Amino acid sequence: MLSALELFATHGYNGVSTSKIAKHAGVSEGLIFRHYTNKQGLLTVILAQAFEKAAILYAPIITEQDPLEVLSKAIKLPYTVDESEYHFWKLQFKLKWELEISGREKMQPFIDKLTWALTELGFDDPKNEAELLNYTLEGIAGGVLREGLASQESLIHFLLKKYTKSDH
Amino acid sequence: MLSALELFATHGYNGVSTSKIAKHAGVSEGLIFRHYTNKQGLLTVILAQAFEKAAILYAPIITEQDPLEVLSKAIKLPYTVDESEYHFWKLQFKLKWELEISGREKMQPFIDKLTWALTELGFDDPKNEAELLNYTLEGIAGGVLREGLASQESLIHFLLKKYTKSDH
DNA sequence: ATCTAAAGTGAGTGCTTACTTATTATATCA
DNA sequence: TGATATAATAAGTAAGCACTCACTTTAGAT
Repeated sequence: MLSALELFATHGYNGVSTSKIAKHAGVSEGLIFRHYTNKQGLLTVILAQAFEKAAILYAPIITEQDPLEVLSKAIKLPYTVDESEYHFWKLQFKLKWELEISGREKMQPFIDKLTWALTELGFDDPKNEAELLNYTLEGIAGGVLREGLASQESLIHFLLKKYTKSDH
Repeated sequence: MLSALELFATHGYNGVSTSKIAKHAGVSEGLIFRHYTNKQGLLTVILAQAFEKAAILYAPIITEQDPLEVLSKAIKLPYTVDESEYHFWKLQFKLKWELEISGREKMQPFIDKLTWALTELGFDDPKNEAELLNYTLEGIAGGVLREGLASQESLIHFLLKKYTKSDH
């Protein structure tokens, strides 16, 4: 299953065959279908696990009561992701475009929390501001996945300063 | 070729077979290979055309001399894209993740122009600010492609106000 | 009218695809 | 130990894949 994740994350869903997954995992191809019914079923299980991991990652932000800390934690999120979990993240970015699976609903609580924090901090239009920040964070996350964390560090710190030291 | 573009943009490169492209275009499959050598060759030609269209779209921004107008035009970019060209844009977003074709170099003049405009306007850290704005604009563009222009209009106007009426 | 080059065809190539099925190995508990 | 259920496999299957090739049609110049 971790084998399948790795291959899906690297080559996309349509770019990987069940036979290659089986070979990479060192099992017979038939076993995949015994366990997951079909190729789509395998992806579904992987995605469920990915969403679970995402929920764990976002939890400290959702429960945070200090609005400034909410923003800070949200922006520093890339630092809290272990490199071993990059495959989960890459897969989600890939599927958003390859199969148009957005997972937007799963993100809603996070965006709502951002909106709350920005409201508390007296931003003019917290709803739009949160939506905007979320796009920016997605862009940075994508950059981290494609070019590594180091490539985005300057940007992360800049964004941090911008949102936690501002008088809007 | 417009047929192939449409199918690639909808289902991704690996999600479409040459036989399906041929059928959709109403020609024989052999003709594709006579014209474009192989499937990859077809994609290359489509991408070249997409980059050409992108260059035309960005030209008025690159040549603009008023920094405020540069930002304004950049943010309003989604309004200048005809809906008939959404396929070209969608394909680029798809390929960025499916085949890891970023097209970043093609964007560099645009980011440089943003940096220039933000410098002129006295922003503190124009380099990071431009990088950030670019991510945000990419996020909005993606939103437009997935959910339509209307879904992002509020955000576009908010961003416009933010960058063209600000005292940083 | 005829020659030529390009455009276009469609059946066929070997290989890969997602998925199935018959069979064997392994573990659990009486 | 032997019955039973489950895990795993190897060898299929038909359909689909990217691509080729021998051939026909079309268009333009002479």
